[in-house]
Amino acid sequence: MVETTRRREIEAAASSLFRERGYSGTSVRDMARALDIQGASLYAHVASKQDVLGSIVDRMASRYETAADLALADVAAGPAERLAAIVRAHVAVTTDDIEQASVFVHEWRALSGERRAAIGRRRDAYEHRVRDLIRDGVDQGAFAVVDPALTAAWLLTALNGLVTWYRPDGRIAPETLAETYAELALRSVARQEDPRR
Amino acid sequence: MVETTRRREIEAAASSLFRERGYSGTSVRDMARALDIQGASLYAHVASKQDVLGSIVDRMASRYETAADLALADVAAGPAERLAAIVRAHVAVTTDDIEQASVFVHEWRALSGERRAAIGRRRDAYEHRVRDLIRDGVDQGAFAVVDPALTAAWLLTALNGLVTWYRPDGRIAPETLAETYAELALRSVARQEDPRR
DNA sequence: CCTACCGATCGGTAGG
DNA sequence: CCTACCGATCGGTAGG
Repeated sequence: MVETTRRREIEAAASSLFRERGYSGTSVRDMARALDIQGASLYAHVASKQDVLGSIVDRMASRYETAADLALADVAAGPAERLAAIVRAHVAVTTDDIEQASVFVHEWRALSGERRAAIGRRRDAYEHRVRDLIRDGVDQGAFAVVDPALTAAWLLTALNGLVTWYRPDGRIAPETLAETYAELALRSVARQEDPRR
Repeated sequence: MVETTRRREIEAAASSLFRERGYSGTSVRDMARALDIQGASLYAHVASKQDVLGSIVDRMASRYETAADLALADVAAGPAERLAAIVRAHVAVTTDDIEQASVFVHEWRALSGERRAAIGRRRDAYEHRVRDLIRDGVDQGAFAVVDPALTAAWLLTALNGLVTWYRPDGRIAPETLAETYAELALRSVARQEDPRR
């Protein structure tokens, strides 16, 4: 399937429905209705319902990966700056398209076979980058954490939790959110003020 | 519907399926098959598929609420102790039945009408308790946060993220997890080591 | 808890 | 992008 404007419109409409009702809870006819066409007409543009989900999830995975690449590209940056940068990047990708981000976070498991497995591996790799970054910070004495893997899980689930509550028309600007979340991430790895606390 | 042993078995089987495939992705016949009975036979025990989901979600909502009540019952405790207590309680409820906890977190939106609205209100109330606790801590000078509402959202989504990765047979004991998550929660509200950081 | 069955809807195809 | 249609499956009911 070639990438056309219409294809993008279909995926945008589908993302909105998948977010609201889930992939399984959305029928092909629901998707078509949102575009004012017949259910069968959708197949002039997409190979299958899975195909639509796969495109959305694949693209979002790439966006998160590319954003992380750019955030970590500054080799001179220290662990704290790097962690803050990847958090800001993650928040930016999420707020930039909250519906597709939501589908990526919640519906990737609805993919089947090799496609699902491949996304699972990419998600694991992303988590490992965060984990390794935390370990680096600990090794360099910049961070102090109880458990790098647990801290990474805490951090990434908090970040992905954005899709459950963020609204583009809400009171918080994306930039403010990115800064606050970067701050919260740094706190989770910070050396402690006072061991007596 | 009376609460019978069989009913609980049905809900346990359903929770496992709902977690794996989602509520919409699970058919009544899938549920029956897991119990080695016919699809239609399920209706001797439950009124509807929604009824099964509703029972699971309602019970888990009550468990989280009751656990929070107990955690916050000690009126002499300070903000930090209270926050740590509610986090430990939340982790304990989650790890105690990870499948039903997962259904509560991810599938409550599949409920319809008043039932969904009621759960939405209970979830909001729970989040408000955490938010108010953070505000209290700030007012008393025990905490320093950028934004209580954002910090509460960060914290609760990290807690609920447990259902996406926690495995009872994994390397982390529930008690260790509760302690580590309580520590991470405290870090998110802690006064900072050094403003120059 | 079973068999037999219901109308509705599902994802998808044929052929324009 | 349409009409017409496919077999399969959906949640649920009747009547034992």
